Amino acid sequence: MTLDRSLIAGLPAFAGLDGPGLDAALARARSSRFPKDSEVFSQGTEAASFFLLLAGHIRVVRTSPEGHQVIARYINEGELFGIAVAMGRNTYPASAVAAVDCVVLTWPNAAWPDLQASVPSFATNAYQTIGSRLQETQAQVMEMSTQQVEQRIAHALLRIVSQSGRKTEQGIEIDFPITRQDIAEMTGTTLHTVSRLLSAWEDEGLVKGGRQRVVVTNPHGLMVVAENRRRK
Amino acid sequence: MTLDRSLIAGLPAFAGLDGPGLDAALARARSSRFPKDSEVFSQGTEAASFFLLLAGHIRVVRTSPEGHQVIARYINEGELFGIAVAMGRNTYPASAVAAVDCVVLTWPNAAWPDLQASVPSFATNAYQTIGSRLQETQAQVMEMSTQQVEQRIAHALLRIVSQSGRKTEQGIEIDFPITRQDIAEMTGTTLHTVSRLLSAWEDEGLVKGGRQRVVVTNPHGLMVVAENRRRK
DNA sequence: GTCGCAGTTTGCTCTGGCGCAAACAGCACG
DNA sequence: CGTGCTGTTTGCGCCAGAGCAAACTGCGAC
Repeated sequence: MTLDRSLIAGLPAFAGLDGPGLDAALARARSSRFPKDSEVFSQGTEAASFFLLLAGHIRVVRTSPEGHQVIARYINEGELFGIAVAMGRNTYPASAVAAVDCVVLTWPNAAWPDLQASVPSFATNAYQTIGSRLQETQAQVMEMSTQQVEQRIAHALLRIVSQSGRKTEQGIEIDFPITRQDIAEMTGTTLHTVSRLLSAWEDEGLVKGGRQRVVVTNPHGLMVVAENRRRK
Repeated sequence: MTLDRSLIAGLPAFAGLDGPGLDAALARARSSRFPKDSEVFSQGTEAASFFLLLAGHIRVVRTSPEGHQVIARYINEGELFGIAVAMGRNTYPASAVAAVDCVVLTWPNAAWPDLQASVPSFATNAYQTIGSRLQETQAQVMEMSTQQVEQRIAHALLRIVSQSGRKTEQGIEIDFPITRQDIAEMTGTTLHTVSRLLSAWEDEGLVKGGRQRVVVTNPHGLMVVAENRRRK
């Protein structure tokens, strides 16, 4: 199956590439569909490919030996993921699960050196991606060390909404299904605490909840909550 | 001042490089000494250089807008650090402080592309370094989400000791000065809690404390503590 | 030597948020 | 159109660990 160059034109990873260049990059890629809740790759398995998300949302999950799950991040459309090869790793450090039906481009690792050599923006984008994820993860450690659960959850919601928000007449809605449990696993808390806080915020008119749905109705108000720290 | 190639021969970053190659890599580097507690670079400032630690130990610290400090990691001899350039960043996301008197090689960022091109192992090593730091940081997030303070501190001590331990007749000693406060800032707790736990462990014969000193006298026993989780 | 400081220890109190439990409510399925 | 499942809400009790306070101690400076 031949992929159309328009799929990846305009993505930062392929910035500055002309038509033939795009085709060359796509030549070794394979496009596939992942239904909701299916795994794109699994933690600990051998990393044979790297990926780019064309459509949908993907949840990156780490599971501890004891079975605890932590959501490391959500991948948005246009982002590279599973790029273990760029970090010199040969297994995936986490699992990737489709949060909704997804369309994914897959390259074999063998294509990495060629792409890196022939598409300068590609390698740059990949290393920037890794760099900003390191950055974000370290910021998360700081949050967890210094902030109350309330602030952390507010920050997490604002982050998701800013990356994957969809405007509605009610406010900005997270445009993929997300459970209270998911939010708990992103912030290192429990679904009980998340539920309680969302309920309280709903009473205050900051957010509106639903089954696997969160709408931020008052982003500014939520930011106030996020910044209003108690500890000195 | 001309640097001797023996300084960097044998480091993973320069693996497989011959004599003249080593000299070329060193040509653009500058060696300097940083006294204990001096800053090699400062969070938020423009990243103009990258570094390699030749001797000593360096503490990488992030400070939040509210003044909270978190120790992201310690750099050991032979490691690259401050490689913002490799991540496409133009400011340093953290500060680097000499934990003891240090000797550091400094390259201007401009040397990065050349080194990357001429020393294949160098770029590989750098990206692997970043990859494993991302990995470690994510592991830290997991720890903070799922483990008790006791386990986290035990893990942190074991990690430091395995990376920067020095064998003594008493056990394995952390070979740079580290305060209870430092340990607290690595694990997201308070110096009070760290002090209490270390005292308890000292009574059990697992560790031996001192002013800015920690000796692990029974690593295996400490590992048992580290693994012995309470939460399910 | 002794003075002062930075680092450490320890006691006490208080509370955020976790664990447990139970009831409830959408949604998919037959 | 029930029936079951999965996700959500809420109440209650408890405790790990933070905050506060005060005393202690090794070490370096003078």
